[in-house]
Amino acid sequence: MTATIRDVADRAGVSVATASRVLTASRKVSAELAARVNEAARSLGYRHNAVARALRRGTTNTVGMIVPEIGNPFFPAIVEAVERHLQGKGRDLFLCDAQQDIAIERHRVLALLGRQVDGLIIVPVSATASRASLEEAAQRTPVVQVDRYVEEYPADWVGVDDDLGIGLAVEHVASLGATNVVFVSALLESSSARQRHAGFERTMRRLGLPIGSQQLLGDFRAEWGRTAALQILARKPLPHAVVCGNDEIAVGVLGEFRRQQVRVPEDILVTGFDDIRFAALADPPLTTVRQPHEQLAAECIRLLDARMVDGDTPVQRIAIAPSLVVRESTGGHS
Amino acid sequence: MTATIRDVADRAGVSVATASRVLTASRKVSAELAARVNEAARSLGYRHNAVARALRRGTTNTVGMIVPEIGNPFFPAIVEAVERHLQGKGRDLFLCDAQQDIAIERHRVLALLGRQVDGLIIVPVSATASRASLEEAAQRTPVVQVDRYVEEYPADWVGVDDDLGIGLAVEHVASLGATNVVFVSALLESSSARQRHAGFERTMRRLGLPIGSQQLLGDFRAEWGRTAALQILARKPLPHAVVCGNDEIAVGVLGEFRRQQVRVPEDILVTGFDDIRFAALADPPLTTVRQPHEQLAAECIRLLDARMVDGDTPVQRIAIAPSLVVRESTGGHS
DNA sequence: ACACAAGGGGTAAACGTTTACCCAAACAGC
DNA sequence: GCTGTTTGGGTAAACGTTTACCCCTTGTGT
Repeated sequence: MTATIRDVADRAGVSVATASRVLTASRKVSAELAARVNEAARSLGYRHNAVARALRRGTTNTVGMIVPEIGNPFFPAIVEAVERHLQGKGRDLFLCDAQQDIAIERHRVLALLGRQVDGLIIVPVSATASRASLEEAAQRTPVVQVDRYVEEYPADWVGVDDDLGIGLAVEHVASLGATNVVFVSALLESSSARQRHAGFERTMRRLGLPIGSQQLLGDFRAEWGRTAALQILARKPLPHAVVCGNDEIAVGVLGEFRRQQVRVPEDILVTGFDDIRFAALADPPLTTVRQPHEQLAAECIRLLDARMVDGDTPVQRIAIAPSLVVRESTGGHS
Repeated sequence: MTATIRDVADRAGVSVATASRVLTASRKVSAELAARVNEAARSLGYRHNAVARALRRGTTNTVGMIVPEIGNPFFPAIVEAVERHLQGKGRDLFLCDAQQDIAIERHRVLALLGRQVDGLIIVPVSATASRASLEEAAQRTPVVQVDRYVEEYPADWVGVDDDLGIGLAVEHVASLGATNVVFVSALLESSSARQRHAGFERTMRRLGLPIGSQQLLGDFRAEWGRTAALQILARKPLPHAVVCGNDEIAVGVLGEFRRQQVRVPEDILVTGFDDIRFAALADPPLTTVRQPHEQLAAECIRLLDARMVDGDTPVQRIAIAPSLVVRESTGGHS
């Protein structure tokens, strides 16, 4: 089929060693031979076989990344930032989607590991059930977790301080006079869900606000936001504010409120989390907690590089403080 | 580091051939030996090296996919559908982002080809400039294009009939009385942009409507929608309708109109294209042209499989007719 | 003239699998 | 008891690279 290095060597009338040396510039070769080899390679349309190279070298100049669900717009944003940071070093990124399923996640981990990626960036599906996959990955290649992490297993992580972030949102609505606040988020499966939930309770308690049965937990999707909004409307009185676990949920909540003629922010305040591209374009524009993609990606690559250089470097968990972006959904002006 | 099949064979006291046969179930092996081998593999934590296997077998059970920009929510939706359709056959999908850059796209193509993917699904960045990459890919592995295609190069494609789709949108607003219609879309780089643009002009002409300088072309992002909206407002009179090249643009247009106190649909009609998740949640909910993800993905995999079975099967271009989803941005009720 | 280093070429072994080929034993049919 | 087939094992070659090692030539300093 496609030409091998042996074909190139034959046509150039040199040994495969020389051909290889020319093509990878791994050693000095006389100008004349180099020209012959390059010409041969060009005329044959030679492309090196990365598989063979990987087998021999044991390294691939590729990093793998696994996200829980590519359809959640927060993840593509992170992926783009990571890509940009990988760009400089000429490394490739192979991305996989775990479809929110730990069995698929495991499959993807094994697929990437088997393909000898030089490192793995993972946003684990579950704070507990993803442990086996993570553990296996970590003992075979450098791994760093982003955004979400696996509990009780020491592996590098970089993310935003979810607890603090939700705190900012709660404090914000409280400062606007809200005392009856409901929290709409996802079931406590992922670390993000857990941390944000914990942050909500802690802050409410700190501010002396009642918690009661004010928590609706489903998943991180807009559809759940709609459902939750209906549940909120079903039981009177209307709370003062809805703090959402992420922007998708918040957008769903806003959509349903609009449909039900509930005015935001006049009748009720709404906040999100992540600051996805769409948050600023929602109606009303969404007050949210911004995740600094670029910084996250930068730290992530830094950690990965550090661990690639020295696998025994101490485990780090880097929590970056997020910031609140006030928009009209809590009365801010845009 | 990690155990090889030789380690397993040694520990089980068999030859590597037998070990391989047990582990891949490629030939009958006595129950007793099989048990010994499996136990050895288990206790050593053996994982087959996919790189070595790929080199030997020349096949990887993996398909690669390249999208122009993972941040555009239409692509993740397609990716998810493709994943679902790949699921059954246990094949892995490695996804790459071309960052709207044909140089990066080329790099990704080569990376995937070099890794011996069994097939490639690509949404080419450019209708013309992606040709070299596509051509190279096509002569090395089965390739199918989705959504966008490269012009003047025969390769399988499956997508929606963009031309027809825009026609539906234009006819719809025309049926509501619009005669002054402006088209906001992307520069004519990708086939989608070209087809949709052509569809707009053709339909306008067919309906006897004036085209004039009613076309604003930028890129497929919301930010451009905002800018375009401002340009539209700058020159009076306000047109009757804005037909957008995709939903992201439309959402940007809606956002800016809202900010500028222009009422949709009362003052002006707006339509999008794609029916991304967010379209139904925009304010007002967006009338748009729906792309049938599942069908696209199903056809895509079907084409890929066909070509994997027989590389000489005739090239097919499958255009699926999209449908119009009427929502409030053109006065529909939700 | 001689020792010695440097430059530039080739040979062949590795990387970890899978599999074509070979062979011994067991077994069936007569 | 003999032949032919099936079953289940091993040996070693391949997949396409890279690179350790070796060797010959040439240049250089004395």
